[in-house]
Amino acid sequence: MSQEQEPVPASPQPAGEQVGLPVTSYALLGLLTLGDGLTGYELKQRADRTLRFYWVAPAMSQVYSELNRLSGLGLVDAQRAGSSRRSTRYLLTAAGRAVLHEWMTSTPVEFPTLKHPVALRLLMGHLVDPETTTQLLEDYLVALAERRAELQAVRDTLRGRDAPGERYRHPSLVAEWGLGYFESERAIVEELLERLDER
Amino acid sequence: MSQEQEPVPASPQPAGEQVGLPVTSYALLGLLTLGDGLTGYELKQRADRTLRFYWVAPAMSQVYSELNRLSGLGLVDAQRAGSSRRSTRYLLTAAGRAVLHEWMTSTPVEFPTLKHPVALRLLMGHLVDPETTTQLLEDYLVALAERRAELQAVRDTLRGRDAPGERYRHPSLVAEWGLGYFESERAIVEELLERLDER
DNA sequence: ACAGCCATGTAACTCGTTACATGATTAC
DNA sequence: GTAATCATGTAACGAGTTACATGGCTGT
Repeated sequence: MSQEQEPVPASPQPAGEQVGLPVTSYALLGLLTLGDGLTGYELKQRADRTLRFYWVAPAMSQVYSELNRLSGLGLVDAQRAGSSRRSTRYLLTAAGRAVLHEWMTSTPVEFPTLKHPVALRLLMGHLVDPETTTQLLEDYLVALAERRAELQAVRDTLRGRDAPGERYRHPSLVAEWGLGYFESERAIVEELLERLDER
Repeated sequence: MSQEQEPVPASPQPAGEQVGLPVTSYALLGLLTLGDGLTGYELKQRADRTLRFYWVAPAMSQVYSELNRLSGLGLVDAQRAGSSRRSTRYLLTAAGRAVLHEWMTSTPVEFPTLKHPVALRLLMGHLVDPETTTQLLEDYLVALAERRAELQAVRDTLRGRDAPGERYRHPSLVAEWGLGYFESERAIVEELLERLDER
């Protein structure tokens, strides 16, 4: 694997800074700081459990190609166990830690991006009958409750390890942020349903 | 322009249904139902004003290529004014309206996707000092207030044309959804800031 | 022995972006 | 006349997806 045939337009990466990775790369590096020595497969599972609620759930194939890139840049260390191809564990290197810290402290933060198909369809509510729109929002409430339960389960597994200073403090705060968001969506949609009724 | 060299793997599009366009195409079609006969340029402006808050702000080049595709599919009609290349106005065709209606009523709705760089960074709060995290959230509050003001301005221009049954009823409801979302974010982040303080 | 999960990857493709190029019209 | 805005596109690329291929390990 790892065909390093990339042209590499210049810059022999003097100190491993100022690269400008896609944010998902930093997200994976971040997951490694919370549980180092994971396989690509495990990393994907963690991403599915937590990252997906406020970032993305990358495809397996993307996790692996991302890890290859990070490994090529020396930001993670691929520990290949045994002789066969089986089970590669990835460890954050000092350089990886430095790049992540640099990113956290010195790069501007983007504003969140929302892709909200439900809101998009509500926008075009004039094209369909009121029942369709009502159904749309009610279905959304159901999906919302499901997601909320999933996130609540994640949050619950963090209990006891989320006091200030403990390992899962921040993940726990983020999970609560997510729960607050779901709750807010529920409230807003219910109010919208009421307002669509009064006519 | 319009090099129709696409292989078209089969299916001579018997009745113009079951195509499966990217959602952004439907979003543009939807904008055309709210203001027909717009140019690509104007469409982009409308998208920047409204769509960006809960979907995307497509690049100009994407608007044009999307319009070319829709035009090729017969879903919009390109009315080229004058002789020169100047000013092409796009009108929704009956087929376009049908496809949009079909999409609204018969395709499953995706769950919203959030890309939240602020939450992502908070997740890794253990890597930086508390002041950095606090600053992160305070900067976010500022950005949030700006966006909120922008959306409020949009919502205000809809006043008087947003009663039940009127043209901008649904856009107005969506704008209020967005305002509610911003308000919820503000409240959650302020609470997070308090909790980060108590230590 | 077989199913199901663990584990890793390649190939092809699509959406969407940035950078670039061009020119017409309007306002000062 | 010249700057800003209106208007339309092309080219190159990058992130991320789906489909596909492969094989080892574990439990029954």
